[in-house]
Amino acid sequence: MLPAPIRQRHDECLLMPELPEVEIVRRGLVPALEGKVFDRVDQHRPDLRFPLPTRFAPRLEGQKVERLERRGKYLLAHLASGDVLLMHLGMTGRFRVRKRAKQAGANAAEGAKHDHVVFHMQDGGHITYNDPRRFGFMLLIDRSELAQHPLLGNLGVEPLSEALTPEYLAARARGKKVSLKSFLSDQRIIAGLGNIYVCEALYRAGLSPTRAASTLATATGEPTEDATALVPEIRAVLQDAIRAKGSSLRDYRQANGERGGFQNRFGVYNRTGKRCPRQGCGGKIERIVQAGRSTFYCPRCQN
DNA sequence: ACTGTACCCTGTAGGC
DNA sequence: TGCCTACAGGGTACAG
Repeated sequence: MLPAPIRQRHDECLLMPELPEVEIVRRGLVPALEGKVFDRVDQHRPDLRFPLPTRFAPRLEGQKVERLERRGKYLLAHLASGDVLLMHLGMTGRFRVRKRAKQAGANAAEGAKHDHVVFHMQDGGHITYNDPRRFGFMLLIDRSELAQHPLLGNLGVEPLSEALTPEYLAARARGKKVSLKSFLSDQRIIAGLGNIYVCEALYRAGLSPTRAASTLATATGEPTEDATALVPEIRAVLQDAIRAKGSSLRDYRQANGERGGFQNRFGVYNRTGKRCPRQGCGGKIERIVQAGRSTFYCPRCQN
């Protein structure tokens, strides 16, 4: 393996899955993809979570990427052909960007385990998709079918857009007995929130993850004070995380400026047994399981 | 319509 | 050192 400083000069390591992380990945990929043309696409296995599309490489090669956008936790590369390359990182999907070709064998990362797809661009840039658990996937969809596609058609509002309002939340939550945690994690309601940011938004808003979603609405479907308080906290936690370049829970790489920093600012996530950071609260963070996933919260100040 | 559970797959951390 | 279990940011398919 080459010394880290040499490797880092040509490598950018970009991480992972909820909305802020996907947005950071998108921003990192834009310079390497937008306006660039696929030269060669290497596919190292037939499937990720789903089978890769038939004629995957041929449908990409020679095509220009007009635009790379994000919708919820999805990345969408719009190609000149009218195809859209839809990508999801699952739990462990990562992209590595290299600005120019390197000599064969010159880098220990070459042919690294779980490198499943490599995009070679005509300008010499390389983008490698690595995903140990293979919960991520890539699909090719015709632009005209995007809106009706089952993976995209049912997605809820973008939380950073004006579509997320207390009124919207109340309307969707009215009469629902599901826990507030499960409700906010549902991609059909809000697109892009995951386990970390749901926990953190509820903590900031002082709302218990175990209460019913219906408590966001009055009997007539108007937003309650809680719904009104929750919306800006959802936005704030996502924006704070994006500013911090996302959350990295593991040290896959050396610190090189591309690792997220928001994990250092969690109020509750992964902090079981620790003190609630809220001034004057004095509670202890607890971990419970909801819908098969960990929820972290402060039972003292989240009601 | 709503739960809750199992499952997809690999890696890691911690107990013994 | 190893072996075992629990757990991990995602989503879906069931059964009840």
